[in-house]
Amino acid sequence: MELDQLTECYKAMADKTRLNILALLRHEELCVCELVEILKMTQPSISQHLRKLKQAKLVKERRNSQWIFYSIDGEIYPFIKANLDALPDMSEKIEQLKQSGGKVCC
Amino acid sequence: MELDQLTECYKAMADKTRLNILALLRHEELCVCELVEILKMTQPSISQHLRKLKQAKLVKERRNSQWIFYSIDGEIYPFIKANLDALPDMSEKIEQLKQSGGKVCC
DNA sequence: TTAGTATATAACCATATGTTTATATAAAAT
DNA sequence: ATTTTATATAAACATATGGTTATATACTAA
Repeated sequence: MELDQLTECYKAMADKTRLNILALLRHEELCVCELVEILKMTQPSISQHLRKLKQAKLVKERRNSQWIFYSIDGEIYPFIKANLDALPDMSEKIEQLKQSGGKVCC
Repeated sequence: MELDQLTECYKAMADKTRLNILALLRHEELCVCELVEILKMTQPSISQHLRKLKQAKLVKERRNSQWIFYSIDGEIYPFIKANLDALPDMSEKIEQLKQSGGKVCC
């Protein structure tokens, strides 16, 4: 692949918050406010991280009325599956979100 | 894997020069002065990039008298092979180095 | 020991990055 | 239409990063 594209990919992954987001989206698509709640970060901060991931084509978005749901993309990277598989399991966080009533939606 | 370890890995890969170094080392181990010549960058700059790669355990070093040869490591990362395979082929650069008489060594 | 070569480290500086606060946009509900 | 909710963008600031120049270290050769 092109080095520039690869650099953009790894830059997008070179941040703990963004790896957390990818790890969460591996389980299921989530909207911004859900990520805000799980990660305990401000909404603008999460939005900017999502923008970077989207620009690197690691996630894609889908609008559903007020909400924008983000999900894993990365199909342009032949290695993406191997990298996602190395991310820690976040099912507990997703569980907590559902139990705290927050799921679908905010 | 641990998110902190993964973050360090992707930070180390999030730079075009360092991806170039990895792409070159995929072909064969190289010493600092060879990388300097191929990449047309200053020696301190290359050394600092190598340090980052080494700290992330993506490369290892082997001393041979005055020279320190760097080579690919990355064995702690289950996805490393897939990622290295996506790097562009650099055999032409290696060829040029050998023809310019520079190989083994400096 | 001294001089030379290969590499590492430190100090400095310019640019990039991530966070926060404030504001804008877009859709929904009233 | 106006208000509310969800998300995006902008401005400002502190910290991180990468490059350069200068210097230190490690090994070799004489």
